[in-house]
Amino acid sequence: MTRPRPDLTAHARDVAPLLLGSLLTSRVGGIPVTVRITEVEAYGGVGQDPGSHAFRRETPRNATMFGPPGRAYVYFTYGMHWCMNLVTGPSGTAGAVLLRAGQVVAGVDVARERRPSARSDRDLARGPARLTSALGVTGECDGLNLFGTRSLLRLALAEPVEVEHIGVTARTGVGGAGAATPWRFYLSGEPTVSPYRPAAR
DNA sequence: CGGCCGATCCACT
DNA sequence: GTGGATCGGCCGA
Repeated sequence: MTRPRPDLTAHARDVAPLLLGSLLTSRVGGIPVTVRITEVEAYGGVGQDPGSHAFRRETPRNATMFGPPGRAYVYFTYGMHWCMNLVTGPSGTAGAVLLRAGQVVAGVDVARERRPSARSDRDLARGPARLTSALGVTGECDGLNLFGTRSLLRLALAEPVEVEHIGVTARTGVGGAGAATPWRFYLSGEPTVSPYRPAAR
């Protein structure tokens, strides 16, 4: 009996926990680097989720969130960092799951070169911008199909994790009304999960 | 480990 | 003009 493939047209909140334990492989730069996803956050659509880039309306930056599910939504923030999401929900609606942290399980040497400031291997992809850095993901990866056989970025879904091993909190750095939704999911006890920071005011 | 702070630039107001 | 879905260095405990 095979595992049912998650319905990527579902709401990001429902897809997000199913991504825990999945394997994301980047061939950017030629040498594959694979990360086992240990922490994610879900973001919703127009008028629904004040914490989401898509809350107000579609714009050039967030346009990928409104496209078909299964693609990468990559955005630039804080003047220097890239962050990567999996787009969810039907085309025309906005939804995405931010990949916040993971464990580098292949290509560790390449990841170390890209992340010279990492004090230990556990820090290589411990944080959303660290994860993209370790994988070599930049804005050029925005819109890539994560389930295409020839894609530079590929996501291989794992067996669903037992619910008792999944931690749930509010989202990191999301305050105001957006803090009401506990849409951060992580693998309990995993050392590669990033430290939780409540929203600043 | 926890707190503070500067970096650096782009999207949106 | 404002403020980020962040990070790393430095400090003190």
